[in-house]
Amino acid sequence: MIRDHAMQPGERLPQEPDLIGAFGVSKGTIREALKMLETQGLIQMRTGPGGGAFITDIPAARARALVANYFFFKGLSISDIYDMRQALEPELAAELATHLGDDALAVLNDAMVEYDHPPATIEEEQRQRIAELEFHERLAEFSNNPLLGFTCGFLAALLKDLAVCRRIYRYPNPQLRERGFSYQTQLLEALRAGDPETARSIMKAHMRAARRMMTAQEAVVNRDFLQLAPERKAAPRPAGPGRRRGHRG
Amino acid sequence: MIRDHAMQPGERLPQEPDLIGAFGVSKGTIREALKMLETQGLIQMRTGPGGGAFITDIPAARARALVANYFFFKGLSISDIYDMRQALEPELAAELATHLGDDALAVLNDAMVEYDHPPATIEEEQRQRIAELEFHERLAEFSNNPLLGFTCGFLAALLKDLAVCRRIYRYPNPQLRERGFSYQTQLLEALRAGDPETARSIMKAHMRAARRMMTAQEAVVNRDFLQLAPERKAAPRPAGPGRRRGHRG
DNA sequence: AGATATTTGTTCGTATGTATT
DNA sequence: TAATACATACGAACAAATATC
Repeated sequence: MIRDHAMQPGERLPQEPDLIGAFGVSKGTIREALKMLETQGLIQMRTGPGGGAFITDIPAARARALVANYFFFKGLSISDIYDMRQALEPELAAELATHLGDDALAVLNDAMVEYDHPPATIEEEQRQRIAELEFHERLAEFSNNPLLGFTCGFLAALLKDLAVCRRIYRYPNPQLRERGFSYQTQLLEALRAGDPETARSIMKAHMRAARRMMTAQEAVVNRDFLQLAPERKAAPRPAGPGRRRGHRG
Repeated sequence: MIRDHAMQPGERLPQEPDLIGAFGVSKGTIREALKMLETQGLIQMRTGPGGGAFITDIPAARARALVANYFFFKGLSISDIYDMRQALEPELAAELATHLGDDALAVLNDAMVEYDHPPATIEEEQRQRIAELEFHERLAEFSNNPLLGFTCGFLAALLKDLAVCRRIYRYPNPQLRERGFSYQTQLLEALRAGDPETARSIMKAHMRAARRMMTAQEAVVNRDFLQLAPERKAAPRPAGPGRRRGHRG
C-alpha cells in the first residue's frame, strides 16, 4: 500500500479500523503488520486524536542497530573494523574537503574540546575515547554520499559499543589520544583549506596509526581477559562454514 | 531474555503460553514482540509440534533488505555506489587472494559461464549484467571479514535492484560485458596465484572502468527517461538538510 | 494414507490509556 | 472538565499448519 500510493515521509496511513476493512483481516493481524513496519523504522505510531501510523525517514540510529544485530554472532575483530576504516575514512575525508562549510567546521571543532587535554582519571580517558569516535560520527554525518556517511558512522558506533573495544578502553593509552588529536587538528586544517588530497593522506595515516595501537592493545587485553575468565576460551563459536578468528562481539 | 540467557542460534524460546506467563502479558502483546524479533531476523517462527520461536543467525539477505530500506528515500546515485565500490572491492580482492581455496575458485569460475559469450538478445544482455553482479556477490561471500563481505555484497545487490540501474541495463552496452569478463578472468588468475597486490590492482582498474561506463550510461538514460516522463522531474525530493543530487532509487 | 496431538496464527468483543479539542 | 478519537492491551475461542504414530 505504501509503495503503490508512493507515500512519502510525514504522510499518515489509514486508521486501524480502515486497514481492517481494506485488507479484510482482524485487528491483531493489522497490529502485527504495523509492528513489523515500526520495527524496520518505516513508520512511527502515535496515540490519541490525529494519531495513527506515520511514514518516516528511517533514523540512522535505527538502521545501524538493525545491521549491528546481523554482526552480533559474527565475532568481529578490531582488524575487521579497521580494514574497513582504512579503506573508507580517507575517501570520506577527501569528499568532505570538497564541500564542507564554516558551520560544519565549527561543529567539528567543538567536538574536539572534550579531548584537547590529557585526562585526569581513567574515567575521563574513557569518555575521551568515546568523544574521539563521536568526532568521526560527526564527520560521517556531513558526507554528501549517504552510503559512505552511513558506513563510516556505523563503524565508529561499532567501536564505541563492541565488547572487545570497551575492554580495551579500560586500559590507559595516552598515545591514542595525543596522536588522534594531532591528526584531527591537521585534518580540520586540510578540510578548511578545501584540500582533498591532503585530507585523504592525513586520514590514511590517522587510521594506520589507530589500527596499530588498537590491535596491539587488543592482544594484551584478550590475553588478560582470557586468563581471568578461561572458560570463555571454550565459548561456542559461530556455526556455519569456517570463520577463523576470535573476539566475540 | 535472549541476552540474559546468552541464547545461541538454534535454541528455542519458550512457547507462547509460557511467555505469557513469564512476562505477565497477553497473547497479542507477546505476538507483537515476537513479530518484532522476527522482522529483525533474530528469530524464526515454526508452527506445529516442536515448533515455536528459534534463535537464528540473521540471514545476510534479511540484513541487506533492512538497511536497503534506510537508503530508499536517500536518492542514491551511481557515483555514490561506485565511490564505495572503488574503495572496498580492491581490498576485498587483496584479502581473498590470501586464503581462497580451489573449491571457491571453482564456484567463481562457474558463475562466469553465464556471460563468457556475447548476448544474443537484449534480455540475455540484462541477465548477463545481473550474473556479473552476482559474481561479485559470490566474491563477497568468501571474505573472511564479515564487514567487508557484507558491504560489498550489499553494494552489488543495490546495483541489481536500484531503479536507475535497472533502466541502465535496458540499453545495450557490449563493452560493459567484454571488459568486465576480461577483468574478472585476470582477477581469478591473481587469486589462484595467491597474489594480493595484483588482485587489488586488477579490481581497482575494473571498478574504475565500470564506474566510467555506468555514469556515462546514467547520464544518457536519465536524459531519455526524464524526457519521456517529465513530471518525474518535479517528484518530491527527500526532506531534511541539503542533499544535492538526483536519481531517486 | 489417516488420525491425532501440538503449536502457532487469527478473530472478536471488551476494556484501558492517551492526547486533542 | 468533559467529550472525543485514537492506539494499546486483554482473554477466550477458533483456524491452520505440521510432526508423529
